Amino acid sequence: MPKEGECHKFQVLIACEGNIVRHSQIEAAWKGTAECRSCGIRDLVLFADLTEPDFKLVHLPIDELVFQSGSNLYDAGEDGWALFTVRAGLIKLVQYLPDGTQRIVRLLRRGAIAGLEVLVGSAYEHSAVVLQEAAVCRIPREVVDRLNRETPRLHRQLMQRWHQSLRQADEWLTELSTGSARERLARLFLQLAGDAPERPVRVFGREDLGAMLGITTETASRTVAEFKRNGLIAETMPNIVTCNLPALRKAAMIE
Amino acid sequence: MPKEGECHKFQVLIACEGNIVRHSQIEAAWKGTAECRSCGIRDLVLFADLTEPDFKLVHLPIDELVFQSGSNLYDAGEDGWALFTVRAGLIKLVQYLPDGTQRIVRLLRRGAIAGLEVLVGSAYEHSAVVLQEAAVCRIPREVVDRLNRETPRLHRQLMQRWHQSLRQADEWLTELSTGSARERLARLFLQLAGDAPERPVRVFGREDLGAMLGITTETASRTVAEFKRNGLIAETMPNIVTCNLPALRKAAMIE
DNA sequence: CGCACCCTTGAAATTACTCAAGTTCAGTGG
DNA sequence: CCACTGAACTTGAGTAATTTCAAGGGTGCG
Repeated sequence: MPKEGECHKFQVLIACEGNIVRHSQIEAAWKGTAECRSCGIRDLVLFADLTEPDFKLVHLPIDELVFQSGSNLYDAGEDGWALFTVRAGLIKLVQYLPDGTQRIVRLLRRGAIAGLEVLVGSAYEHSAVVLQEAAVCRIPREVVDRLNRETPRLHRQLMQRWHQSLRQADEWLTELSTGSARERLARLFLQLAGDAPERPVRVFGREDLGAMLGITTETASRTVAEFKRNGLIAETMPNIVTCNLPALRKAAMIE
Repeated sequence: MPKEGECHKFQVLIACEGNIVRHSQIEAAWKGTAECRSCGIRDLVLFADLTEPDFKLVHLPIDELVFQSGSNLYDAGEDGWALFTVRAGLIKLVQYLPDGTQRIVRLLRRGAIAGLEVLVGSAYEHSAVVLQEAAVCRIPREVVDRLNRETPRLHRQLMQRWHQSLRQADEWLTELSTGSARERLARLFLQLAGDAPERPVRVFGREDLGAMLGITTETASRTVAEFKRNGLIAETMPNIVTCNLPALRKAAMIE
């Protein structure tokens, strides 16, 4: 039995264009076996609607893990035996083109699920990379399969997760991959700010911005700089900004 | 009881930027009430795994309809009480930005489902427009809900539909919205050609091409013309082409 | 201190967009 | 039968946006 805080280290090789291009050491700290019944964010997660007897069907341990920023939960193509509920932090789902260019197809926050596709196929379809230190629960595929077979109370939640993912995918296509770089970036900030103008927003690395918006790192950098100059965003701390929603809406060509 | 071939006509108003911008007459020909048990493409559709007793739970009629090219199955924002299985033809799912620009987010072919989102929310999230005359089965939401509640044999198929949609969405983001117009168009042709180099491919209208690839009509036109000139595609009949897969792969930056 | 990494900026080259004609073609009506 | 029309497609030329390539900061860390 692993002890609290123990580190699982393993190596990952990412092949690209036939060569090994990255070589990273990944660390996930084990935080214990999750007690889903008493989960602090129970109402947000996949198991929200389960009842006491349903939990008896969970016959494999659900581990709670903490992944540090920069590490991967899994890589595209890897055989998937588990899915992950995000409890805290921020995770990007990355897809690679054969020529090595990468595109970020989704962002996962608290309550979202990474690796849903293992319920249908066997391999992960993206690489899940941690942007901000993330706490996750690792749920073996077998557990979800069994619950799904034996209780109807998981269906609704599962469908909602699929739906949320699909909605975000469509939204990214129409809002973050259409129009000029300026419009796209403005729309991204509006998404990040939500409807709270005061809430500070963390700006991603320029390379990640580019991979989300389908533009180059340089264009991302230039456009962010222009936004600061013209007051569409105000940098309070390094890479922490507050959004000027009306100005951003104008730049996004909304209204 | 409606008669075979009867037309249901109704008007649709699409509001955009506060004004009515389109005004279309939609026609759907009724082809009868579907007999799912003996469906010709049973193995492809949502009900593939249902057993004889399961069908007893279908208490509302499932109508088979034919929509002609250019008509809509439904519009974004409309209240959705049914989803549609595509039996034949081709349908595009379109999403509009507030400024009126449109983006095609998905293509639906035989076996795919339009309007899955009504199982989770109440409104359609896209407009479903027919590109090539389409035969569809209209399944009331209530039927799917009930089957989903009372038999486990629908779950797998439903999950697969969600998964397929999500896969296509991600694929479009990485392949059709990344890189130059030339690369995007080449990748689209490769998708359309599948692995059959000989199969003739119908080229969409230039405006639709633009809306799929996130480029303008003119750029789409120019790039198609260039592909013809340089032999990446060969036009056998108007807007019917055969693909030169190796050349396209080179243009797509694959290999 | 110096290296690594990321971000920024500049200038030239490329790509795509815009605006403005033409073209083709099918459908319509004289 | 043949102009006429509208819609979709094509093409050109100028302009704007983005990429590319290259170099120059800044910061943290060994």
